[in-house]
Amino acid sequence: MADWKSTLNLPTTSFPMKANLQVAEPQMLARWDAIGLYRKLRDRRRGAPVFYLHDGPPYANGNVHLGTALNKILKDVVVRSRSMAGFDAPYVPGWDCHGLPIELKLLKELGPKAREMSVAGLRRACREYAGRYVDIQREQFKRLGVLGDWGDPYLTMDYRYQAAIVRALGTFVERGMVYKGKKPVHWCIHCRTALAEAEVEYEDHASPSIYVEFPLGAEGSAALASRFPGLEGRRVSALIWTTTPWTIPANLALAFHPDAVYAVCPVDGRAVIVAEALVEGLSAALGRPFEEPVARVPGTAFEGLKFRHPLYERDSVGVLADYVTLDTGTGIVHTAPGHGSEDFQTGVKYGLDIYAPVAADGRFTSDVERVAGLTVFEANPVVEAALGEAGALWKTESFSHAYPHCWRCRNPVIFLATSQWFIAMDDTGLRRQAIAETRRVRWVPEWGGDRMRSMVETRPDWCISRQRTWGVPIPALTCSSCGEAVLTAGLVERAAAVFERDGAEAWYERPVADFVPEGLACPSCGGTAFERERDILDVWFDSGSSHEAILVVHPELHWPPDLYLEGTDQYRGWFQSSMLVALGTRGRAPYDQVLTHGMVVSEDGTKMSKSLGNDVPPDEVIRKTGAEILRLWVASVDFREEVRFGSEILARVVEAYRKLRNTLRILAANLSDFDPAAHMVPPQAMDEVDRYAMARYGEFASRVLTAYDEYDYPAIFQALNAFVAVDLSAFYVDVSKDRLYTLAPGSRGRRSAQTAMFAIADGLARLIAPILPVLADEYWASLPGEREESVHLAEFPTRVELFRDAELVARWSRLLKLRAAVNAELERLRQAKAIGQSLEAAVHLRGTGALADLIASYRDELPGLFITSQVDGETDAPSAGAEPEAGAIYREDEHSAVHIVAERAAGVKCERCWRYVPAVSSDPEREGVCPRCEAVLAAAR
RNA sequence: GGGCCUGUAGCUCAGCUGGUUAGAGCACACGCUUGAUAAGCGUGGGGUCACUAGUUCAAAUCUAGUCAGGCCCA
Repeated sequence: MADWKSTLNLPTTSFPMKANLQVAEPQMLARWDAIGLYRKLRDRRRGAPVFYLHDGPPYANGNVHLGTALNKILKDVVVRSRSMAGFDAPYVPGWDCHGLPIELKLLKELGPKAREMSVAGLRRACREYAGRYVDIQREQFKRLGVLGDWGDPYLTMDYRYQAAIVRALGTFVERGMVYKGKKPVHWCIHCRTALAEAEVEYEDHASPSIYVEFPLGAEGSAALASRFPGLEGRRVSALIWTTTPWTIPANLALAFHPDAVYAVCPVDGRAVIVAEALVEGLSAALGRPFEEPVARVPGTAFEGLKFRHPLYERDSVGVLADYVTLDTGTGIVHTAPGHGSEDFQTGVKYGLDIYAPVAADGRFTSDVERVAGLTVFEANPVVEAALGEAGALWKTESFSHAYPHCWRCRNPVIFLATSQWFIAMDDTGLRRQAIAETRRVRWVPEWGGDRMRSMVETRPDWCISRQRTWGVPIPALTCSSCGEAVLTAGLVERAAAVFERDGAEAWYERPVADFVPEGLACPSCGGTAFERERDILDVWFDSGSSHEAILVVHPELHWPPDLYLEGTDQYRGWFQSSMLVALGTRGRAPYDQVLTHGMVVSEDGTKMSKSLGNDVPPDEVIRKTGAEILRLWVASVDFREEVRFGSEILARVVEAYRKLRNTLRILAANLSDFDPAAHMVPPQAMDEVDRYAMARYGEFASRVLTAYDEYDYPAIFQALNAFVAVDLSAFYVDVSKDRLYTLAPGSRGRRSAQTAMFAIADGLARLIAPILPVLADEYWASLPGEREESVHLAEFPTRVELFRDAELVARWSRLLKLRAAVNAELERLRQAKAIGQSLEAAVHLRGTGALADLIASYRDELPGLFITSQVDGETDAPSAGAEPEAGAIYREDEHSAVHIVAERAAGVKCERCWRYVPAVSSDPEREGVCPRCEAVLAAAR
């Protein structure tokens, strides 16, 4: 038998079926580096409209985790797709380098040595550490395929950046928005230092637990009695519960819940206020019988009433607070604004003094009667005794609970109001402006605007100072004679100039005189001797200045950036700090659009964390399946909500990648002898099936381009899967094989198919490039024709909508439905072992109505369409309703139907094209070949 | 505990302003193929649209509550 196979135009390509991404990806990355892809792209797009995504700086500590990978990949897809849409889309990555986590890490690493180091020395160690992690993360981000200006990123610890931060602060100072005030922080009286939340460890601790009575003043009693007659003539008092007796001397208020109802119950001759819901329990706990209430009073009635402090000659005012709970205590919360976080908020709200008569060593100041000179813990029993003497102590016992301890010395810590720097939210309308800006910015998803607004509306003044080392110093001075804090625009600029040249370490190493502008005098006492401020700026101020600071390093970028893209956790973080800083420096938001993505959760939808042991490091995924798979996963999920990740999800993504890759491969393999410059067939000369494929491609490409514009990547993923699997692989490629393989290489029919396949392959390479940059570029290189050296320098296909042809598609979708019905019949034969492949079948169609016309007009195409050897069609009404003796009826609508009968094809099999024909050649040279193949072979001679 | 968000087949997603038997791709099952072959094709099964009430002639789609989960805050 002759070897007819060698006379076919079988597909061939160097594009491998197996991706081997572990090898291919690093190679491709190296190639992009070698050709200077990022710079080339910038050059290529110079002068085009700009689209600037401003990178939010990840923290320079630890390895990249899945959440960071999701964020960076999304940004890369956005930037690449904008670039391919013709924009000049620069991407300058950044890192957040200052801050507590790095400082703590070093303190732990250095151990006792840290205490001997100078501030500047410790800072240099932090700088070195941060630099190391910048390098590590940079490599990890590059490995993900993220294209950007990796050679020149922005770092918040850059000298120029540090100067820009200080200058940004200066704009607030200049406008009088920065003030010094008090705020309680965790404080270790043993180490005499402020502690951050991360430095506090909660351990069980036995505290004294006391119930204390605060009598209502005469004025208040009268006011209350006028509304609640049952109180007439009674001595009314409020009962509170606390586990920190030492804070009683600093009590300034009693907090009630605005929605709670309080009962006033006679107990031992007086009337006591407690939450109604707690009366019974308290009566038992205190061992005192509470009589039936003489009045029921809503919490709101107590607002502004003056109670009397049980120990000192002063009032304690009634206030309202939502955090008051009704499951423990009395429903009335003792409030000392200088010694509690919530107390502070309430104090600020009601304009109370932030009173904290306790020094850094934890001792009461000398002006506090009874406890002066005692430490707070020593004061506990003294306060209890005094309350007992005053007849205000109802009960005391020991109470065990989780209590904050210093991570270093293990001693219990306290809340202590300390001096801090603030940016005022309301004095100069910052809050109002911010709210107005949230209405102008476009938030994706839309509810982001509401979320942002409600946060801005309720947030307190911005506390911008931290008592730490690794950060940008607040360039303020303290008057040596009167202690007044001084912060002026001149001071700020002076420091900025130094930082710019020598870095912020200079603040700690230079003589203070270097920072004092000529002629500066204390505004309070006129003194001219100063000491430097030791506080640093909140690191959120650092990163919040990035839109400004980046311009110092990259003056080519414009302001404002177009887009911010971060996780939803940044509404309170970076989105807000950036907004506030920008309002200070420029009076508007630093972005026009904010896109947010959800957090990565595990496959069952629960939190992913290292401590739970269900986190997956991205490099593990990269090692196993490649970064392209991770990128395709990112594109496949609806990132606006939390996104799930797990082994099954990953397996599905791998499947999609494989299907895509193989389909791309078969297209390329059929184009191995195709030269677009010479072989393209004009549309009017193309086979209709090829024009149909082009029309479907046009629909697909339009959809994808729209989706890129709308950041709707899951739509792209779904459309891509469907187009590749259904339109191309299962239909177009399958039905085109006969023409491609068996016709003469240069025949019109074959070139027609190749023309369509070439356009589709070329378009697919461009369309997938932002998501799968390695696959796209590898594929790009395997396609024929003149092209850019990288698909990433090219643009998306243009005018794809011109390929669309709704009329053609509608007609063919009818043919495809008919094809599905035929396939069902063929399957019956196959299951009955009557046939194997579909070419062994013949199909008889008896149509009626519109279907009969359709069949008649596509008579010649149908065998190819069905991939059967024979199809005959006749117009004849199929017996309406009655079951046919054989085959099946496919009904398009009530007027048109077709009776389908499939059977084993008659005739003989052509050994070359495998179709069954009436007769094959007996010519010894062409034995077993059908007439059509014979002609092809003859022409090839 | 509060603010915001989410809950459609095993997985990832569609289902517009409420309207016929809820769709797609993948996975799965059963065949076919061996001229895309560590590939390809065909057929098929699979969902009480988280749950419960309600509005409506009609709800996956609107309202309320419950449960489960996420982010931020307390």
